[in-house]
Amino acid sequence: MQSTTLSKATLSRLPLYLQYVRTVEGSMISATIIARNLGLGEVQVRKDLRMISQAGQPKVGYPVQQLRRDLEMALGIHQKISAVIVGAGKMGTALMDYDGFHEYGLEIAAAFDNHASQVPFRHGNMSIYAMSKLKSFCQQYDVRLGILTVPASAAQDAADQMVASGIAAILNFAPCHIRVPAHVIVRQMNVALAMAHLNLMVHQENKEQEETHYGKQIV
Amino acid sequence: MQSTTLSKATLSRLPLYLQYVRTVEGSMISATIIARNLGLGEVQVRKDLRMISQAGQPKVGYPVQQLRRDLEMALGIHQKISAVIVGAGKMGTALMDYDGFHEYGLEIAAAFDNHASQVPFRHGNMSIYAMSKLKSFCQQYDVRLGILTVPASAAQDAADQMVASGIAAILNFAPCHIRVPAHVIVRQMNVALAMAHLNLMVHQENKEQEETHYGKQIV
DNA sequence: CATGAATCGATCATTCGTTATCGATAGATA
DNA sequence: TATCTATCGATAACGAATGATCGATTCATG
Repeated sequence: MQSTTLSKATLSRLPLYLQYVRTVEGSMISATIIARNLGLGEVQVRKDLRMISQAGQPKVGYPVQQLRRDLEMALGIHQKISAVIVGAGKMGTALMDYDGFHEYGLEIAAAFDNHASQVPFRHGNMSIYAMSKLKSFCQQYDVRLGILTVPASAAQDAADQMVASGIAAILNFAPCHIRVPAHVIVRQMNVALAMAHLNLMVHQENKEQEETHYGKQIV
Repeated sequence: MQSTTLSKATLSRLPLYLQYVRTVEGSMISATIIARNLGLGEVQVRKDLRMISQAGQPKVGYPVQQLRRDLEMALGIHQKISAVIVGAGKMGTALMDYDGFHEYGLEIAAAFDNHASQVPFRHGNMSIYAMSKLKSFCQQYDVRLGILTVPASAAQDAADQMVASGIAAILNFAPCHIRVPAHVIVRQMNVALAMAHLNLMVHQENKEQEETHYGKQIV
């Protein structure tokens, strides 16, 4: 593992690389090809990859397997990461069945909901507990990550309970701002705003002229 | 509306501002307060807001209502935006019920699925059509935005059909890379990778020392 | 009315990120 | 073997984004 800290920009592109590299057939892959497929500059790709892998070779590129391992190592998904889901409504239960988690080393440890009875209920092979159990659960299993999928009206209250339970980072699907203390990170997953952003970009793209053959990917 | 193009960085923060401003009580709000609540620098906030609003006044700040209108105008959500959902599984149907869309001027025009029968089926007040109807629908109603919520194995095929239907931007929930032509924008919504990213940040944050009182928000 | 505090907005400096260029290397080919 | 090409990696130039500083403005207060 490399010791130099990765830049924020590089860090945000690593998931993109990993997601792409996992689809690559064959044993070798070059930065040129990756760049073309992701709509990035090839120098940038090379620089990013250089930060997390020493496996590049002139003329041949990177061994796919090794690059993939290096990316996973850099992203810290070589070991299981545990997270909880708070809010077992439509979105919450949909995420419980999301097929991407296990591929990326992520394990949803449990779900919590205000309307769960005190007795654990199950969804598939996942337990849904009452919110009152959140703190003891997170502390017992040392869970630091949470996905927030309650309605906007309940978001702040739920977030407060997550913070009190020791959650250090929240993926917020509720379409509203939540206030948290400085040591907690919130990543917004406001689908409506993401769409508004895309809509803007579509309008802006029309004024520009692109030369790459494949489409631009955004993290 | 301002004519100068907004920088990419500014653009990505506007949703955050709007989401926050909508929660503000009272008639005036200052950049200082906004910055503190979003974990950003106050100069940066002032600079961003300056780009989209001329309503700032020394000592008092911005009128909340006006700032909100300006943000909505800049984000282009003062008018209805239409989008389609492709994939009416758990995630797709959960998004149909997402409570954030109407607040942000977004209208889900219809949903499409491979397993829908030829006769339209309804979920709530939304129609679910067969994929074969996608192209004619998008062209008839001039829909340019799509949300992709099919399993990873079906993602590329579905994306191809969306592109062929005239979709210009895709919000991709499938945990995989999809290849699109250069004029199409893809925004990844890989929840697992977002969590991995958060996990990394939590580990990195521990090494730093933060001084702001409220937590850092990520778009 | 004079003073002070809070805020805006502009300029400048600095840091961060991207792009261009070039030499080095490994394989392919004549 | 000599040459050619694709690729890597490093350096340097460029551009974008952030942060610091300062004057200007407005309200509050004595």
